[in-house]
Amino acid sequence: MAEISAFKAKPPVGTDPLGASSEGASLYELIREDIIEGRLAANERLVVADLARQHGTSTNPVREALQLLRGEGFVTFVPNRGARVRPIDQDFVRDIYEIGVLIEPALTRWFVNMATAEDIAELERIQGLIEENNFADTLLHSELDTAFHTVMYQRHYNRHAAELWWKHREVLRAVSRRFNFTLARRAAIMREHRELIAHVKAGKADEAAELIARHVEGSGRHILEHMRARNAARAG
Amino acid sequence: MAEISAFKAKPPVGTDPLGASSEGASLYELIREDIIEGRLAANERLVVADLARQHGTSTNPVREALQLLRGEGFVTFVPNRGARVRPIDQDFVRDIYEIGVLIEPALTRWFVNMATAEDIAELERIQGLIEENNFADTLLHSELDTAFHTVMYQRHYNRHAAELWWKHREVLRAVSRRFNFTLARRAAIMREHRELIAHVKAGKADEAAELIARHVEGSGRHILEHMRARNAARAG
DNA sequence: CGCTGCCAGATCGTACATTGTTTGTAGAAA
DNA sequence: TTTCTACAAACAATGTACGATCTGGCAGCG
Repeated sequence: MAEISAFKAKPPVGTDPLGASSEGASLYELIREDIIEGRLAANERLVVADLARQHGTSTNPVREALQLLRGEGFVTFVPNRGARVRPIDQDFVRDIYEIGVLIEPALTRWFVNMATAEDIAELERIQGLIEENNFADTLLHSELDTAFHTVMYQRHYNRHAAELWWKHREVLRAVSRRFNFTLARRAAIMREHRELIAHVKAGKADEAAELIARHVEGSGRHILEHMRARNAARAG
Repeated sequence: MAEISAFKAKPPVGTDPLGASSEGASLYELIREDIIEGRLAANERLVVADLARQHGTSTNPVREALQLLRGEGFVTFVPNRGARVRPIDQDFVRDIYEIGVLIEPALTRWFVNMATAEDIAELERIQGLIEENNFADTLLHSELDTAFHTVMYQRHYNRHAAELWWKHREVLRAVSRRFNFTLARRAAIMREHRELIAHVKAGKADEAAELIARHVEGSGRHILEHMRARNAARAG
């Protein structure tokens, strides 16, 4: 298990720590988690004084954290009327997974051409753990799956693209945390991962890129379907 | 000339005004311009007290503006040591134009399938102004060129992608403001714009997308070459 | 020559004043 | 009685001021 905890999802190296304000979990991170995890509802007002009291600080750190989150697109501001949680709705999810479909194939193509034996071994090791877990622990699967893709993207020269991928990934991961994988999706994930490794081994960059495009597309559609189902259930 | 001023480059509709803090030009915008335009050098320290005095406010608004810029990636932070200007170097430019090469074709493909007669007329009108200007006023060309592409992207359903394009565009525009277009590049721009309009008229989405990929690639390379030349001149 | 402690400068956090918005209420008109 | 308006009071965002804490450099000392 100590083995597995090594896969606690973490950003690719070089992605800015962004400089936490003070101690371990910065105010920024706490609020951000609350938004992504859904503990703060969509469009909910973010009252500075309340957040300050809640986190045991004064207002200034909260204000700065909110501005930071605004810059990253997680909250919206209206002058003199404060901040609100940006809704992470179906449109939002569709937007970012579509961008993933465009970007990830390029990252993958580069990886295939640069992959070392160690990289491939690492991919196979993670894939082994994924198959061992076999979706029993969905949270663990999410971490492992993220790790799998991180191996491919973490050394890409385009840090901007890698960061973009990571930010989008975090959102999608949080949204899908509460969903279960359908059987069809489970099968597709396993098949595509194995096929991807084969392509990497064979140095087939174009095939791998094309596969990743389908992989991301499938993942995005899967999440959207779950969101639609949930919303329908709520409305019903 | 009043005609032309209508092309003052502005973001696609729906792109967040982000909520200015108070009056016309917010502190955020001012500092941001200073960074993009190069008036603040790469890696330069951004001392809160200095900026506050400089802009005639107190420190708090400056701190918030800097956090916002941090979120957008224009400044970097180190805890207890303040903010610095993120260098807009060759790597940075390469990163964002490469992302453009991946994203813009998709936006273009959608546009071709959705373009109305008015859209095409607007494209031709702008292209007419571009040819009329014929790079005499490079700043005007930049505005017109941006307007040309904005017509295509402004109504795309993927607001996230459109915003991303716009942010990148602003950076590239600022970087290239001081450069002159080579003759080869001028010819390519004219040719590609005309060809693009033809594709749009003919409804050839794939051809248009492929063309835009080349167009963005060419633009990026052109800017990079200028940056290299400038840096070489400096070093020499 | 290197180490230690002090000091200047800047960041970070707290408290408070100001300004703008929202809400609730009282009164007048329908 | 109901509804619309005017006004006031609560509320919250924005701006100012200041003290606490951290960093880095420099002088003095070993």
